Amino acid sequence: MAWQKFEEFWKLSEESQILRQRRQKAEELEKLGVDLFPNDVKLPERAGAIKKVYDSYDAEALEQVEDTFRVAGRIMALRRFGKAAFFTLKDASGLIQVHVMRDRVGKEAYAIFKKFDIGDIVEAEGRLFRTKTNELTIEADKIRLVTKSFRPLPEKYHGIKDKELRYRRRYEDLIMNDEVAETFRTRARIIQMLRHYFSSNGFLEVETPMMQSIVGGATARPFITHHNALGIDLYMRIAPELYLKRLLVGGFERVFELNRNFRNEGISLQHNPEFTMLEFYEAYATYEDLMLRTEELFAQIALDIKGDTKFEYQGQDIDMTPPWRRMTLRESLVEVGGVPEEELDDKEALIKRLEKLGVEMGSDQVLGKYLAKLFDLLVEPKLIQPTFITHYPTDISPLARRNAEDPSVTDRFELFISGREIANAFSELNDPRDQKARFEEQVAKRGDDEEIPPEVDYDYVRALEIGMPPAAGEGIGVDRLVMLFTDSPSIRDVILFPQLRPEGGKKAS
RNA sequence: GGGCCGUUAACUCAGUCGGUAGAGUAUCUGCCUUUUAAGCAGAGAGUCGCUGGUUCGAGUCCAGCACGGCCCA
Repeated sequence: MAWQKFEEFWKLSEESQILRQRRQKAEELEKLGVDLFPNDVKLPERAGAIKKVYDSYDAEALEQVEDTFRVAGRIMALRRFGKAAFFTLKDASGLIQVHVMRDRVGKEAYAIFKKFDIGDIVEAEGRLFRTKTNELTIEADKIRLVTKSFRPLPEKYHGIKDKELRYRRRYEDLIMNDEVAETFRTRARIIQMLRHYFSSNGFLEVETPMMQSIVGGATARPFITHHNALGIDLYMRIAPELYLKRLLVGGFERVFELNRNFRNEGISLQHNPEFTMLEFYEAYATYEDLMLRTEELFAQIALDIKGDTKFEYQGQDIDMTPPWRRMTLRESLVEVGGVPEEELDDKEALIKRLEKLGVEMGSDQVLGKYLAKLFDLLVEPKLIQPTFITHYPTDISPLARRNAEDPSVTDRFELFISGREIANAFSELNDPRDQKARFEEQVAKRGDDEEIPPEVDYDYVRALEIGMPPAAGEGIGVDRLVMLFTDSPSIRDVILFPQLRPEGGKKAS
């Protein structure tokens, strides 16, 4: 007896009451002969399209419209009276209200409708009318279930707010928060524009390996994976650069790739382990040509998305009207960072300055590393308006062409907006002798720095020996670009499924 | 890696001095044929993130851990 009671209790507490009730309702509907997941739904009208046409019709004008409209979508809100009900239906185009009356749809259909829940996907068909409060509404002649929902939606007024839940259950976030769906539509538009810009300017879109046996093209720790049949470890690419330049050797003079890179580093407001990068390479162009291209491209996107080259990002006014400010790395350190010019070649002084800022880097790094670190700390956060920083030291730019007048720096720029690096570009090094020497020196000095490739890519050197035309190339961080144009504070807001720790604790080691 | 904050019903959140858990939404029952955060009356719903400790007694205090957020490096 007591045992039976216990078992009953246990069964009941297996899942929450609310889920049990939904399942029971679904079973009741099935007993009434209702298909919970029919597959014969013809393409419906879109709520937005209906509204677009009939929003301007008043009640009398609508009475003259004899057409019926069939819509399908999710019930977002439901207001029942005894023998009638209003519900708000949501499809990909927007919302439309539906009125269901027992006397119109029939007793049987209404009894079934009474078991529908918020969250169910339904199909309704009928004429249009305006309610007392003047809302355009479908008076349903027919109503049926399209997909039964077994779980309640989040609260209708506050929605889903908890950021963790929103990232983990993006599907609910997209249903409940329209501005999230809008952000990802904008993202798609930006990506489309990037494709269109490069394709229509004679760039060939290509796909190069994401799994590489030799890692290269950037300074970053890679992810390692394993190929069973070949019995070898492979790296997830940190950049497509070396493959794209092989294609320049191959005779494609303009190429681009828009796809994912993977970097095994920390997660922050600006970093996700996998992120989208656009890289393009252009023969017979220099990094200066790319500055013009970048200005043109970004201004076009701004005009399309924002309607203006001036707009606000997180409360800051951003002005993308070309031309943008340009300064060399050294100039920026002096003028923006406040570093005395005579210190710039004095390693000891730079180390001391960094120590004062709380950064210990040791004394065995190349000079450029200290300059770059100081730049990160003192200059980068202050570059709010679009700014090209040029002439990066050669010792931290292993793939870039040396400047003709000063071989200690390269023909390179990075673009900063709102205190963040958005793009990195340079005239490409195509002298195989210099490239080979720089690779070998890098590997020799690597030590246990996992951000430096452990192996020289001699096949890339070989390609340069065949001959790569003079060219310039650029990488644009697409996620950060989307953040700017969607006013998103975090990279997680522009990546549909950002990386999070697995729920319920991390697995192994 | 460090600091601070958070984790309570499906969702949004309260919870006082340590005394066995609360609201709104959602759900269920009843009434209701123009509502739109519908309304009225009633009901059910919880491993208070996890583990341990202190205590007669812990959502509350302490420690550790997990996950997340923000800031810093």
